[in-house]
Amino acid sequence: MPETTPAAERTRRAILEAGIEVLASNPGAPLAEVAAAAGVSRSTFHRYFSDRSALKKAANELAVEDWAAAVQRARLGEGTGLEAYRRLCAELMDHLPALVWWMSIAGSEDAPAEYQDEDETDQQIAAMLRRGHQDGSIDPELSVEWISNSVWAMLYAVYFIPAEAKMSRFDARQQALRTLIKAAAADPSTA
Amino acid sequence: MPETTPAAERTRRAILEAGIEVLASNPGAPLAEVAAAAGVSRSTFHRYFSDRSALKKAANELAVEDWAAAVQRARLGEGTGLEAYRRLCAELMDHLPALVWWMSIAGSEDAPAEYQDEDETDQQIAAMLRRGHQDGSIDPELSVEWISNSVWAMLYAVYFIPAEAKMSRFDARQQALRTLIKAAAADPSTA
DNA sequence: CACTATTGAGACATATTTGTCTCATTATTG
DNA sequence: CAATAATGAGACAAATATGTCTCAATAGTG
Repeated sequence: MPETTPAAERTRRAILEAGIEVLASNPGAPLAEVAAAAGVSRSTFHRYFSDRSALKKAANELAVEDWAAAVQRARLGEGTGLEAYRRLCAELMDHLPALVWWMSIAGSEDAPAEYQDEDETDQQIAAMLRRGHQDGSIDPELSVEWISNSVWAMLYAVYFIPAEAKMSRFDARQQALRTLIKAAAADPSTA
Repeated sequence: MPETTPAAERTRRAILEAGIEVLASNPGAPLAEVAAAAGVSRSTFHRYFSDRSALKKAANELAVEDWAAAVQRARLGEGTGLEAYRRLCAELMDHLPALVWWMSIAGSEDAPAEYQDEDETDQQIAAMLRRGHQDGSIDPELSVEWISNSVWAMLYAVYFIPAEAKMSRFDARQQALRTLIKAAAADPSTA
């Protein structure tokens, strides 16, 4: 049984998504701007999120959920390292906004301190990449750290494709995926 | 003959660089934060830049200069498309702060409107990539738009390597370069 | 239609940021 | 050392952002 009506839930969601979008590119943006982006009055905004920190907290929770779910679905243990890597990249591309948000606050003081979960997930990914090094599917010249890092960069690139580029989201996703696989593969002709 | 003393020039430079660094990740940051990052009082800050827009303007000018200079030095016309592309990437890696700043304001209202220069430079790069498509050195599956875009993403990735990654700037630069070339190459084994 | 939930407009006090000044102190240089 | 340049501390008013309210209007539902 939901504690809130569907309408309220939709509104909350809209504000949250607008918040992620706006604050990801400008963390200090006035809350009025977030409200406007959500198509809602400042009053309504504060009804759902008492203040800035409440909004950030909710955004973090969403990001953590999306992140964990994507990694889960990628089934990192199956197949070669490269195959698992490909699945992971594909899954991550389906949660761009929350992950770009997550990324944008990564180093800052807004980043949630607790998350031991995150560490654990990072470990799984690192293990998957190392497996790829060992089974010969992933380029030994590229470090585990760098490959992880470049995945985030590509997510960012897809999310912020400049308007001038005139690429569809679909094309961008496609080519980003190809770029990531090809770059990471020991034998790039398989990409 | 300089209009200002060397000391003043150094201070101006320090503030400008601090501004680029701070505002690139938080465009709305209080100017006091920029001043602090530059190791300067708020008074001094305003002595050099009357207001926020003056700082942004100067940052834009620096970015345009760095950008144009880097492209210039890459000698886009020489060699195969891929060779020129490699030179370009290497040059760009040497101007990370200004270019990341440039990137961070790309779509926003802060972006300078005029720059026909930018268009021209973009044309040169596009031409270089097309040449790479024709001479068979660059992967025909990846569009000119996407390759350009992914270069920016890698610059971003190198600039914001998370502290946890424990990679030196040098290693990051190295691996980013390898990643870019490998991804773009028609025959990635040459990377 | 009546009833309730959700919303927007706007007033409001408070807090933060901004840009301008003045004045005393600290480099820098000839 | 003396003269000039550069800075920091802090006061100040104006502008902007924040969070809390109240009240009237507007969905949405039975």
